[in-house]
Amino acid sequence: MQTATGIKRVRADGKSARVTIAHLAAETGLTKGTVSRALNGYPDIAEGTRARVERVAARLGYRPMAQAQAIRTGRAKALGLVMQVSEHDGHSPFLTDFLAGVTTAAGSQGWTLTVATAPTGEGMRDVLHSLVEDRKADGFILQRTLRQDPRIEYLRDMQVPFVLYGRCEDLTGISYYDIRGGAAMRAGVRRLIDMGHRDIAFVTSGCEYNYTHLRTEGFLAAMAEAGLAPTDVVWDVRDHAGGVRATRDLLAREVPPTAIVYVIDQAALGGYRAIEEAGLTVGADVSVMAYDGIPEGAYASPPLTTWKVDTRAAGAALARMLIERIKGEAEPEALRWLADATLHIGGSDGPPARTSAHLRQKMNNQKGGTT
Amino acid sequence: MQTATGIKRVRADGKSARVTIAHLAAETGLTKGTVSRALNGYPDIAEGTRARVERVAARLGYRPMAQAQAIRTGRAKALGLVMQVSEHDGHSPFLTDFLAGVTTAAGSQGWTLTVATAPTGEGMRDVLHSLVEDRKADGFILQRTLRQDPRIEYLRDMQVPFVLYGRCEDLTGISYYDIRGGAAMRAGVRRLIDMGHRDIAFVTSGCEYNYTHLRTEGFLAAMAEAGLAPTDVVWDVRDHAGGVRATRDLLAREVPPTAIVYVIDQAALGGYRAIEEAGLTVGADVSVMAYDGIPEGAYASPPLTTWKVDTRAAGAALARMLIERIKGEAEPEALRWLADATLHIGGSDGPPARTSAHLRQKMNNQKGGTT
DNA sequence: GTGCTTGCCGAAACCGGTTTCGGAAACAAC
DNA sequence: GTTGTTTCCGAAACCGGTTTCGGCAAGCAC
Repeated sequence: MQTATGIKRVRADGKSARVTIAHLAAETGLTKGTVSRALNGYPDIAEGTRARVERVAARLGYRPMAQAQAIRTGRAKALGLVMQVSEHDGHSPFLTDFLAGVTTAAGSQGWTLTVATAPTGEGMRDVLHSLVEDRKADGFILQRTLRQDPRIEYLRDMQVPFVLYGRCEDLTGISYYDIRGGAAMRAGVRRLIDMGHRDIAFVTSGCEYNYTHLRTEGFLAAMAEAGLAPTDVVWDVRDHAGGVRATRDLLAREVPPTAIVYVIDQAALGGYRAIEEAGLTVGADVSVMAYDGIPEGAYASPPLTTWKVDTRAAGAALARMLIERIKGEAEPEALRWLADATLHIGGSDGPPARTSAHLRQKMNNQKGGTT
Repeated sequence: MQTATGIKRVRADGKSARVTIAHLAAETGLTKGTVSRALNGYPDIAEGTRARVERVAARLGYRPMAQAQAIRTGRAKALGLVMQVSEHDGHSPFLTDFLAGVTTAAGSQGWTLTVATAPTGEGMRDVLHSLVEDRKADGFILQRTLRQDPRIEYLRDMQVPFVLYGRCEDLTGISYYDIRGGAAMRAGVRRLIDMGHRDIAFVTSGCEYNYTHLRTEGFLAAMAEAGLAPTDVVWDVRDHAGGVRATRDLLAREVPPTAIVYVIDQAALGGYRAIEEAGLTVGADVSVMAYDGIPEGAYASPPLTTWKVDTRAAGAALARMLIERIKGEAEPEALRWLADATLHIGGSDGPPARTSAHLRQKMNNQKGGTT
């Protein structure tokens, strides 16, 4: 094995063999065990020896084979991401960013990401279970968390570490990273009120998602602070088409809103359509504000005023948090992080051009005119 | 170890221990080695013995630990997916579907998916390299392939198995799954010609992507077959904003097109805007057809006529192909597959309401009218 | 000088599998 | 009955690491 020029790096079959811990042992004159302990920071290794081992390891380009470590330590150095595939969820415009954040943060510490998809319900248990059983993942990142999420219950039972992108109802023993969606909505509504709006409607998303409730609370808080009665909350608007319908309904009311805040951008863009259909102008007659920061929003006319989230940073933070949790270095409650969304001002909101009553009148006139 | 009720499954610390091959050996009265060979189909195991081992394995719920297998076999039973993260690529609406296809197909054979992201250029080499070195992936799926893709060169050099979603210029020794985008465009243009269109423009996407060229060839073929001169091909339109600009330019020409075919949906939706700005009606004055099938297209008004791709099926097929390649069961050239896109007819195309000349006239009149 | 720690490392077992090798038993051929 | 062949399985090495255990030598107190 040992040659004059050092360690053999190329096998007889021509394939380049990896540098193993045995090579390091031969090169340093120590045993495998000692090298291993030196690299893993055991206290019973002399400081000089450790330094020497590390130098040699660096020179030879040694990289421990994660699989081999796993069979003894039980840790695969892999994070798991299990995505729910439900029917009404064709849009995950940020998945790429999110994955980029997770994988680069994990990769910089030598960890990788294992992705799986699971149907809702029983199938999901199986997927999580087999990933844990096969040690393909040491812990999980859960995104798009529900208020009561079956994944959470299951992982809790199995005592498998996990972190949440978003929050859920019962937060005991849970680590999470989330965006202050409630604060964003509150500040946004406040902004509209300061502009002069009084009749502000709110259009939510799926009730099963936790973020829906947080953002709604933010809206209600801002209205309450201003002493306004939040009359119009439309629930469960999940997509573009839903946004069209909800907005049509709102505009058909006796007292139409002069501003509409949407929990998701898609719904807001649907709102554009309904507003234009009614012969009104987005941003002047009816102000629109939303949340997410999808690219389509910037292309819309007028560009959508919306709260943007740094999805990539979220992914990176979650990866780091999960690794900490897996290592057991921190209590779950110590690993919680809240970040702020940032408002990107387009042209879709502004001071109301006319009062709600005048809006009603304008729509009635137009209806008469075109008929 | 052996108890009256069978094998101990729970360790003293309360953690449920996995069933190892040693358990199987004890239960069957054979040795570890024999059990291993029985499960892996070695020819020197009696048929009866193999059947018995398999029954016991099934009863005990034995699942070999992939990591342990990997250190001897050198195979981690993991597929790799390395995504390029470039700046101008915020849209991967199908990533979820694609991942769902890959992971479910891989999972059904006991394989998992390791995802990594890499910047373009040198960083990508490093990511691929370390994934291979660390045996975190036995092979790779490359999506969004370029005509000349550095990833391909590198993996070829490293002799690492890989499959392509899409094709590239030099196909020797390459396995791929692709959609017949050229055929789709050709049939689509043919449809427009049959409807009566003669002035048809074509708006492409990024030149570095191979699909751009294939679809353009389809367009040119259809035009040539009909004996029409394809005057208007606009290159390198990558997104919504680009679609707006390109379409404005096309409509400003002396002989404006009565139909525009876009290589990607996003650009087509940008085209909607430009067409409406010009005072024209999508589907009547100017027909629009595109390719991808993004959800926003169905919500547009009129709904976009576009070629839809079954991304999930593509992912599943690629996973199966890659596993075959890794196992070395088939020659690369034998693993190639082409699927068809399906046309989803919205209301954005139809017989031309007026000729190109009349279109010009109408636009000129309107410009005069509003000025 | 003796006895007791302490620091540091080697030896060897171990993790959960795979693979090679050799040999016993069964079978066939002569 | 002896001599090959097969058939089928046990024994043990092996993969690349980690972890336990024990012991040697130096350092310290007495």
